Amino acid sequence: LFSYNTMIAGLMRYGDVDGAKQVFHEMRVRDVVSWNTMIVGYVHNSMIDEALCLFHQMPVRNTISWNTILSGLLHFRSFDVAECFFREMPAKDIASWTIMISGLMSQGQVSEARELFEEMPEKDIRVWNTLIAGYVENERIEMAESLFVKMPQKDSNSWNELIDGLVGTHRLNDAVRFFSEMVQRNPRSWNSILLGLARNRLVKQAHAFFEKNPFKDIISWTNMIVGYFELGESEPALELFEMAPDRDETLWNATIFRLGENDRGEEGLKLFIKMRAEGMNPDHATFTSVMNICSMLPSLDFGKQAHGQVIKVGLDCFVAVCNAVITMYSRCGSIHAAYMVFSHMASRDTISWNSVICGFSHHGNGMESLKLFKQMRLRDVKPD
RNA sequence: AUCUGUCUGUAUUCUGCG
Repeated sequence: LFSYNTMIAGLMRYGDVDGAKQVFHEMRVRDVVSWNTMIVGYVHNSMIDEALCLFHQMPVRNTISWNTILSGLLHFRSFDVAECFFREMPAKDIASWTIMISGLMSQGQVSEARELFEEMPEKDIRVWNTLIAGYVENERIEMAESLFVKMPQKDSNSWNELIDGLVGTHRLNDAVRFFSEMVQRNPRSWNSILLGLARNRLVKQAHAFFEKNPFKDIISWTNMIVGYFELGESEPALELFEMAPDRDETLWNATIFRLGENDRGEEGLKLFIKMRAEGMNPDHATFTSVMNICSMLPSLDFGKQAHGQVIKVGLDCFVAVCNAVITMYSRCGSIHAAYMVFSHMASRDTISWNSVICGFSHHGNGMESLKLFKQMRLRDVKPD
């Protein structure tokens, strides 16, 4: 039982939902953990319907089952549905409240979240951290600070969240001050400081921290590289890129994109080719960057070729990728190709509409733009 | 590492400021 459950969890984490399902069905006995593991897996793979289906089928449910569904509803359904569910839960623990508070916070309902927090029968350090993170998310850093002072115990997450908030509001001196006072600095603490400095044009200071950082990881490298690029210092950025002990997709993507931003689009495309040669799998962010470069150069040939690859690897299910493809075609002079992509998209967001509308108007076709704008308002898309 | 809650790096449209 234990090893079956472990297998399911592993497969789900890897994204192999079908494999997990198969193992689950092969099991002769299942416990509540098996069921929960499946539900969690479905939620993590954005399959809320399947999660709900299993939830209703399972013979015994515990608080973890309920909490998992609650969190799934918040992420993939409306807040109101989740709230009903929360009210109807037979038993709630601290995690249930925490999930709701986090949901309210991400909706911007800061005072409602606070009320719920005050109503809680008991609290732990994680719900305090959740509240702090919520204030930070909603740019209420002064509230985060006062909570931080008030909370009965703090862990490194509490410190890190506060530091993130200070960084996010550009209070770098305060961020560094808290960082220095911190006892349990972990990789994330260092990276938050690096991010704060490097992305606010203080790359030199960031570099000093980078050198001192005992936990230099790939995120640290990425922060430094992007920081240099943002100052227009491509050379040190590229040197760091070459020196980095590991390169993951994000680092490749960041470097490719930033080369484009620094008017070195051809080199960006070369790097994209190298990325594939080195066996990395370009992802949706890679292709949005590549398309962006092709739009700027412009290079219809490369763009077309990359579009072919997008389709081949199935990344055209990402709205952002298709949006970038639309812009690529339209800036490369093929407004019709752009429109074809737009009209074949399974789902569109505001940016899709904006991209194709702007495309037509840049081509001097104001009539078509207006027509699309009218259509847009007939759909349930809000113009911005 | 058998199951739930907070947490760091990259990307797509337009506009404005630089």
